[in-house]
Amino acid sequence: MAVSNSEIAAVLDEVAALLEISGASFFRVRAYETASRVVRDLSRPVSRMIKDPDADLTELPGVGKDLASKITEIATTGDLPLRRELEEQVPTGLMDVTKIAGLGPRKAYALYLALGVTDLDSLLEAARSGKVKTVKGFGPKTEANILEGIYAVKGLGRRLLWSDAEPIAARVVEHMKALAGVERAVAAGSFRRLKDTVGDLDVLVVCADAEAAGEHFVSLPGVTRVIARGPTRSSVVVDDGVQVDIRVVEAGSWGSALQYFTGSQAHSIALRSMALRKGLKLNEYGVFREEDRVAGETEEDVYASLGLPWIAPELRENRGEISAAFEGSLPSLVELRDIRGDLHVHVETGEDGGTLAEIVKAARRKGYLYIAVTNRAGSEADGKALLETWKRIDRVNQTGSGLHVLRGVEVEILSSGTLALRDELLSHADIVVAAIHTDTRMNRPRMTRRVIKAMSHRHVDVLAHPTGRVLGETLPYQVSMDEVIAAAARYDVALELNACPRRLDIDDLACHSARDHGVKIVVATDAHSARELDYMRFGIHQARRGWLEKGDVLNTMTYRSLVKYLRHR
DNA sequence: GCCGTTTTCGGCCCGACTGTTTTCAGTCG
Repeated sequence: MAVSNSEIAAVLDEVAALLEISGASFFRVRAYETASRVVRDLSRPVSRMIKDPDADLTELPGVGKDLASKITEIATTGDLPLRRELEEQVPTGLMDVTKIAGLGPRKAYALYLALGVTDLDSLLEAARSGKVKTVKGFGPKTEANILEGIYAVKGLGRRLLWSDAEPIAARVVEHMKALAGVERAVAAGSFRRLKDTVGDLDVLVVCADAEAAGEHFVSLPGVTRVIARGPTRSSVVVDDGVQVDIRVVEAGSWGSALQYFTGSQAHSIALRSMALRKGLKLNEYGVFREEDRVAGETEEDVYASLGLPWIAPELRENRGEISAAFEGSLPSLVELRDIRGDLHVHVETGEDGGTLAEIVKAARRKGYLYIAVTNRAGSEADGKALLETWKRIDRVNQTGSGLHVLRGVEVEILSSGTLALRDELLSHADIVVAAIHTDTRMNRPRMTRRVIKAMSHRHVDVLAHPTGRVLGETLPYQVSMDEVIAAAARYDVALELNACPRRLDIDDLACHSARDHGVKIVVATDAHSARELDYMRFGIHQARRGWLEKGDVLNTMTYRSLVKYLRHR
């Protein structure tokens, strides 16, 4: 059986959580967490590495002899004896208990020992009956927080789409800037790193009067609960259940505070370790040699003091960006203005669907050189409508509007991996985008074979939304992206990065891996209306997180180059 | 549990806030 990297990482995470609850050394716990992250971020499957005599797991950062053998065991058997032992000692339901804000592993374990709390339900019972506040180290406030927080965990636990977080962030920033004395205000954290989903919002503010800024912050309209209110740091929950944290600093610490508050945590830890090795100390107030602050006013200063160029927030995940920065090999990331067209657009698809004329007008307004109209074809029966659409496209092109409309199709990949349209028809398309919308619950080997068979078809140019995920709704298909990327390189098929904010499919890691394999990416909106052409910027966010440069993205090409590429591939 | 142009042992990022404490552990980011 082939155990995927994310499955291995999940076992390591569970071991880390159970170890932490049982009181293991913080550093031992962190070793498991680090290993989990390293395995999850790996572009090669561990299950294949362990069969390769040239590959050595101990060469991975944070993986020593012991963890290498444990990872090998998980990759082989799917589980670990240590995890099973811990499961006997520690009720796994306590992992849910630690998700309650303010309840960590130590307190959860204390409640288990004192009251026999094993999960959220038994905790709720204990809190309701007033037993929690009788335990040493607990009081009435903690008990009240548990009663309040437990429903949040049961109902919530979900992350916001980046595109949904954006208006909330804008609201908070605007509110803070309205206060006299606030010099700067910006949303940092995973929002600034442009992650596809955002857990909570972190806002950094420069204000001489920190007290006034904190007071003003908790007066933000829509605040339903104040979690913490300190002189430099406060946290609230706003109407939609989103936690917003604010941190107030002085202007001289802006850069170091912005670095610290942007994260990621793994990136920050790596930077701080690096500082220590150079005899420096990095915290949110600056970079210090002994007592002297040697940097801190700007992020550029902070990185420069460590001998590094500034690193774009999108890259700050400790996935190799620090060594790339050190070597001067950071990617020159693709930008929205590099995009020359959209290669996945639908027209006249029901009541809300945009007309061809509307879409063309909107695309021209964006300054695009081309778009591809790729209406769906799920069976041979759709061939007739497709030909009609193509005829209308021909007429638009004859008007010579300056925008080239490509005659495309989004053709269904049937269960067997064959395409829903016959070759003769496909051969007349300017661009063929293949995708799966039906029979999505296959096992991994079958689904992978199905996709790769479709990619081997000589007319297929692009594989659209390759994993089918819809954030917060639909899990990705069981498909080996590693094999799909290898096939894309072999058959010279581009992979789509679907820019719809609910999809953003493929993800950042797959983008990075595709780039490493020389596979071209198409960033496309899958727009069904003129307005949805604006999704492009979300796709660019993800592309940047995936280290993509302009040259990695197919639709940065001029029209002439694109046509040449499509004809000769 | 990992790791080493000071180290194979003794470190491991660092500070703010809360609640429960009579001086600090636990939690969080």
